[in-house]
Amino acid sequence: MRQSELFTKTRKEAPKDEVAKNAKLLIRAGFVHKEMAGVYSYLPLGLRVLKKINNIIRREMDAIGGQELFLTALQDKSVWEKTNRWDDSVVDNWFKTKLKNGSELGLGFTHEEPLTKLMKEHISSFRDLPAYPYQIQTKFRNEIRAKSGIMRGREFLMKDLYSFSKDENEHNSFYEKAKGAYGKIFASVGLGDMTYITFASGGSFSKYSHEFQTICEAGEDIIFVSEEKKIAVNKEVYDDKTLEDLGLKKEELKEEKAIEVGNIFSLGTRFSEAFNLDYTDENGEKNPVVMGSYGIGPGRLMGAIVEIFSDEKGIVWPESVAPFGVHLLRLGGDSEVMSQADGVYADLQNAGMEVLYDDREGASAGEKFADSDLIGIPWRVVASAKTAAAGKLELKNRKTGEVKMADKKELLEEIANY
RNA sequence: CGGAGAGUAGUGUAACGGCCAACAUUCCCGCUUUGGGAGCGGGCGACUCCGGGUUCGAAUCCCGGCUCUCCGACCA
Repeated sequence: MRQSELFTKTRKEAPKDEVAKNAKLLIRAGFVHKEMAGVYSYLPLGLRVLKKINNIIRREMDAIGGQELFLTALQDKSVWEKTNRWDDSVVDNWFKTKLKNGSELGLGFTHEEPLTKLMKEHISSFRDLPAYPYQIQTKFRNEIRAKSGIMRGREFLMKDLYSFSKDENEHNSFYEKAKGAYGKIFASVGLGDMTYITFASGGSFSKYSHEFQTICEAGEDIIFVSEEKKIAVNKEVYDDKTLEDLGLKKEELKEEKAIEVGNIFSLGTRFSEAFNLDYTDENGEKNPVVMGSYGIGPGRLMGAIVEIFSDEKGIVWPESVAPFGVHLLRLGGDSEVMSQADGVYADLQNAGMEVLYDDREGASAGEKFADSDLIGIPWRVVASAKTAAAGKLELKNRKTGEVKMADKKELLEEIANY
């Protein structure tokens, strides 16, 4: 895409009411717009990143049998009354509204209830199980205090998968698969090295749930990490008994701040029993379906990536989620430079690469460099009088800072082989 | 929900209770310029968050509201 046609602009300064690094950089670079506290819109560059993250998540969910659907945000009060989760004294972060006729509605903060009810229409025999529906959808939570930029909103995107299994065994085996899939997702977006499976409180149906915690100073959680065993314990369950359960010793654990980028829960039969979601087994006996839920916040993940992969000049996107693969900068408008730049733009695109082409007439060289660093595309290619005369182009890696001159062929190889 | 702070052009800042609310940047026009946010000239843009009050006079002081941020509690 030609940058002269991109409607968003970069800014030198972030709004003063933003403190979180992720929001400052994403706003300055034109990825997001803050509508109000805890409510952010995604602009074209931001949406490109979000879509890449979502697609990585989809790939891994589909790989373990997930089937994508899309549930409603508007929620029927009566469904939530079945599990006693409608009342504000039980769930205090509901957004509620009313129909014209006065009926109360809620804006979904999660989807166990409506989905369990929906699945009653599709599950009646052991032959119908297991089932793994998931969605990537907006959730609404009336948080008392929004903070941490896009990492903690009142309206945010969430991938939520729910597992419906015949029994504990089947559930546990899927639960382990989901754990593996989550590991792949976080590795794919570049956070593998600093993300730990973390034991956290399990609610009423299992001793522990598992969170995926990414170590980061901007995190809101405190975890105790065993680097050797690649696991961690959330502070909320950190006590002698837990350590004994997990076979961990205090000495091997290190306290860290972390961002919860995902979590997986065993739900047991709490929801299936509330909705009478059961199936008939091979012997003609009825059994309640065993459930689990598995969440990831793509927006929060994007925020975490920015928190971790950035420097004083801007964002440094991992290639897998970068809005574009290559940022092509044209310095000056001589006909030689113009034809060199236009030529590489076409070549890169023909090679299947996503290219942001800074063809802006008015912007100075310095401005283009500064914008390029801020936006953080992994590869920067410069076409200028210098490169046109040399018959080569300059290639720079945003992460390593490494610069080299290369002709078109070498350029394509270098980028493809990285 | 407890505590603290802040609201002035799109953005970042300034202005003793007293001249036309200033500066930078963004934006527009012209010229010049193209390897690290370039230069010169001209121009647009603010009922100083809202509502009251004190005062000869309020961006400035007082009261109420709204919004934002930070710390804490809570949470994907």
